[in-house]
Amino acid sequence: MELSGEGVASEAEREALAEGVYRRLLRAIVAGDPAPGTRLKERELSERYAVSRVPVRQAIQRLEAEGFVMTEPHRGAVVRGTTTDDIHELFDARLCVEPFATRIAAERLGTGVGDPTRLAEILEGSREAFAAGDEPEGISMNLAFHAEIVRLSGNRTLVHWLRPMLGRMEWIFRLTHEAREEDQILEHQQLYDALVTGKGELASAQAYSHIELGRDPILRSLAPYLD
Amino acid sequence: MELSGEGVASEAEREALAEGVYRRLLRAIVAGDPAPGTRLKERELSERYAVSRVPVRQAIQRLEAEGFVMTEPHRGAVVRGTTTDDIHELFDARLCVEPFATRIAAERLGTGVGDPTRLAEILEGSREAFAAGDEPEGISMNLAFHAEIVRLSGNRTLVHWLRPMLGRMEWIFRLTHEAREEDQILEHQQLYDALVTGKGELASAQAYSHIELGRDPILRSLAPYLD
DNA sequence: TTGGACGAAACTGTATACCAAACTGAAACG
DNA sequence: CGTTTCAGTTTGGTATACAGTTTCGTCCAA
Repeated sequence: MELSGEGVASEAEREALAEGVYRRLLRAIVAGDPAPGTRLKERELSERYAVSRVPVRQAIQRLEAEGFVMTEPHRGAVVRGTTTDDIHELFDARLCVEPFATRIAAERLGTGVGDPTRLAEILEGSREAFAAGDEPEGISMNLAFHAEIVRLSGNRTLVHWLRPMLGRMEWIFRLTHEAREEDQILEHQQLYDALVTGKGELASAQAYSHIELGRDPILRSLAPYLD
Repeated sequence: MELSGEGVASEAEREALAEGVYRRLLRAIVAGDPAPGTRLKERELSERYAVSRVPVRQAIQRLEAEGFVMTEPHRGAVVRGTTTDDIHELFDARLCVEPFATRIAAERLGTGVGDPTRLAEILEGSREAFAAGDEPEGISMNLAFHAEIVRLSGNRTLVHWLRPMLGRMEWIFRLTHEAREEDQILEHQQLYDALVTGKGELASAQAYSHIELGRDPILRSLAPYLD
C-alpha cells in the first residue's frame, strides 16, 4: 500500500532523484530513526544516498513545507519534535478538512459522481490485514481509507493538505500501536455506509466523531514521546 | 500591507535570495505579467533577477507546492491557468478552512485568548483605503482581515493553508475589480463583532455566507479570463 | 577552577561550469 | 501531405569553489 502519491499522479515520477530522497527521508523520519532534534546535514545525506546536495536540498525543502523539519538560516534543517500542542493542532486540522470533504464526497456519490469501489476495497483490505495480524499494513490501509474519502470529494486542494497529515498520523500510529482496530473498522464501515448512500450530513458527523474519538487515546499513549 | 509572511516570521528572512525571487515572481504572476501558460525558463529568470539557477529553482519549487505553477519532468514550470473548476475548488477550500478557523478564533477571543487589536486596525485600514479610493490597498487589507482571523485561531497549519489561497484571491480581485467594497466592509464589521463577543457559531456562519456571497459575482466577472 | 575570548572547523547559501537526457521544432524525406 | 530525423534548447543533476555563519573546542586570565 503506497501511502503517498495518491491522486496527484503527476508528482509521482517527477524529479526522480529528489523524489527518491524525499521518500526515503520521510520514511526514515516517520520511523523515528533521525530522532526529533537531529540536524539533517546536507553533505552527510548526499553521501548516504549517493546523490549531490541539490536533490537533498529539494527534498528537505519539501519536508519543511510539509512541516516535518524546521530550517533556520545557516543552521540547516532539524527534525521537528512533537508537542502536545502539535497533536491538538493536527487533530483540529483534520477536523477541519475531513468532515468537510466527507460531506462533499457523500453528496457526490449520492448523485452518482465518483466511484466508491476503491474505498470498499481499502476497507476490506484493512479488515483482512488486521485479521492476519499485519498491523503496519492495517494502519496503512486505515490511513488510505481517509485519503480515499478526501479524494472522492474531488477537491485536489484538500487532497494536497491531507497528505502530510497522514504522514504524521502514520508516525503516531507506528509509535503508539494505538490503532483501536475493532473500533476503527466499525466506524469506517458506518462511515462507508453513510457515504455510499449519499447521507452527507450523517457521514460528515461520523467523520468528525471518528477523528475526535482518536484524540485522547493517542494523546495518552503518545505522552512519553512528546516534548 | 505585506500580504505574505504573516504569522510565520521564521520564513521571512530565510534563504534571502530564493525568498526574494519567490516573492517577486509571485507578485509578477499575481499581477498577470507572465500570463498563464507561459513557460518559466530557469536561465532566463536567473539572468533577469541576477542570481544563479539554484535560488530560481527553489522559488519555482515553492510556487509549485502552492499551486501557482505546474511542472512536468524535463519541461519545467508553466504558469497555471485558471478554470471555472479551479475557482470552485478555491472557494470550497476557503469554505472548509475559514468558517472553521473563525469559530475557534471566536471561542478563543471569548475566553480572553488572543488579541483582536490588529484585526480592528485592519478593518479600519480597509475602510480608510476604500474611502480614499485606494483599491489595491483596500483589497490587500480585506485579504489581511481574513488572514488575521485564521491567525487568531492559533492553528499554524490553517495559516499555512490559507496563504496561497489569499494569493489567488488577490489575483482574482486585481483582475476583476470585484471587491464588493461596501458589502465586504459591512460583512467584515459584523464578523468582527461576532468574533470579539465570542459568538463562535454565529461568526462561523457569517464567515461561511460571506465567502459564499463572493463566489457568483466573481465567477461572472472572471469568466473572460478563465480557460 | 571557572569564565570568557579566540580561532579553527564545519556547514550552509550561493555561484559557476559542465554533462546527459529529454523535449521542441523545423527541415528533409517518402 | 504526413512522417521521420536531427540539431538546438531546456531541464535535471553533478562537481567544485567560496564567502559568511555558526559551532565547538582550546587556551588564557581572573
